[in-house]
Amino acid sequence: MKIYNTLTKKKEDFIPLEEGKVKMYVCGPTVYNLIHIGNARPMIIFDTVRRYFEYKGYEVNYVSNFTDVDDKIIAKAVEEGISSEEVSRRYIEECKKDMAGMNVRPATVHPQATQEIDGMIEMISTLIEKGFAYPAKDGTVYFRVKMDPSYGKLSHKNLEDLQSGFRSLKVSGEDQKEDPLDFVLWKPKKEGEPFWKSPWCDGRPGWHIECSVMSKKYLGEEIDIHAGGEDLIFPHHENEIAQSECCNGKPFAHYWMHNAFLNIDNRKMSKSLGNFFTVRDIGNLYDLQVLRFFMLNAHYRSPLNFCRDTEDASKDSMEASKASLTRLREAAARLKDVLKTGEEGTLTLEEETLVKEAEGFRAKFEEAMEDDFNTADALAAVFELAKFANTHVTENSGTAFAQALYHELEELTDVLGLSLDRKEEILDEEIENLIAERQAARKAKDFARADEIRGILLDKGIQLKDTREGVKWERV
RNA sequence: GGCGCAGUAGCCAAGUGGUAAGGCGUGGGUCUGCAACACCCUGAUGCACCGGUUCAAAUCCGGUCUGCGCCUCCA
Repeated sequence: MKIYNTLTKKKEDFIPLEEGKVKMYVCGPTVYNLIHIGNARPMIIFDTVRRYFEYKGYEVNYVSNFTDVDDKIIAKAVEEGISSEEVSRRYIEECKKDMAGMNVRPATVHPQATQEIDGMIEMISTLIEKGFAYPAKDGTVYFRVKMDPSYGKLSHKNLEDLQSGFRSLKVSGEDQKEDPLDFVLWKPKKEGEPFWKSPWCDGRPGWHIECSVMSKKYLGEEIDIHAGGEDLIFPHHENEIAQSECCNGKPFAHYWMHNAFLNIDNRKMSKSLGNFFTVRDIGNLYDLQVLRFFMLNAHYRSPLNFCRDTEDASKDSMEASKASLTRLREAAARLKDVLKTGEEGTLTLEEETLVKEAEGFRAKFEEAMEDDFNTADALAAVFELAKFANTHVTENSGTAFAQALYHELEELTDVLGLSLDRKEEILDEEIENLIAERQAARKAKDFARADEIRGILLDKGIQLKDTREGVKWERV
């Protein structure tokens, strides 16, 4: 299995620290509002990475945090006149709902920064002892960047580049820093803010230290994969490496994975451009599985363009993705129908040959996933399988054949976290009667009445399909 | 200003030296009372533009244009 490693800028073979196990950490959202569809990309991508590892038989310890202490949370709390805790608790709950809708499985552990303050104080103390950090007069603790000779190795920046970058920017009055590159590990409280006691001052942790500490606590000092959005490479992940490696004296994460950004109509998503979508916005209009499909239809390291066009549905990402996902679901539904109605028995000789051929799609799927999780190529293989099933499985097929193909399709889509099942629903008696009445009308060639009934049912959200095997329906 | 990424059909999007996956949409056909589903056929002589290297370039090199990211705790 090959993974593109931001650290080396190369695709590398994945070699786990411990045979058969994967330890991975994914930076989670700051919970000050409903998550937006940009947040959803890493959630879906790395959930899929996890699922593929598990499919390959690995035991995955997947840790993803919620950052629940932050300026934005505090601002939101002030705005609403409630506590920071109430804000973060609310949005963690909402985030979990969105994740469930997108079929993103809960992490093995979802640590929260505010629950891990002791560990942070401990790590900061160690860094001070080792000379990698220093407290300033007001109690702020800074990391001494120049003490870390490998600083910049992830973002591939050298200190001079950073310095010159700073030179053209305002150097805000941070004269208590030894060096402008030094970053905050602990900062003093301001009036009305949540705070914790520490040896340096009453205050709260800097952002970067949280992840170093939570990763260490739940996964150990050395882990396999650390992941997040590409904007986190610098400074967040660079700083995590500095903190963890200087504290622990060993390599932090072996593989660093970063997803590219999601753009909206080729522009970046921002509130000021008016192209900002929360997952909830989308979820109110579509099954969130459709959003998941959309994300997986592109490679995670490529920028992805989300198009919204309410005038022209053919240019709308959600409409296109919905139609695509429906195609896979139709294929699955067709197979399930044969499972119910087909002849039982073993595979015919011809069917055996076809099943062998169908296994080629799984091979193609795996090949794509092995190559740095190319979900777009993997999906192409799934579509080829669906077409294959649509072509070869007929009402005359046996259940063994349908079962074999259904199994293939279900297993591959499950790795991608795409659910093919429609909810089995019981129809009202009234609707059943209408369907029966329409069948009678059709038999009597009273097509006007038949079409009228079809219209009535469609208004109730029931779409009928007359197939060779009888009348089928689905909720639309 | 410094560092980096991207530009492939109407739309989304794989593909990094060997002759352009897949999906949506469009048009035609088969099936069907009609519709829906499905299946078959349909699409870029060309991969932003200009030049170069090579037997061979979407893929490598140089330049131009456009979009995006990082350089101030934003996935």
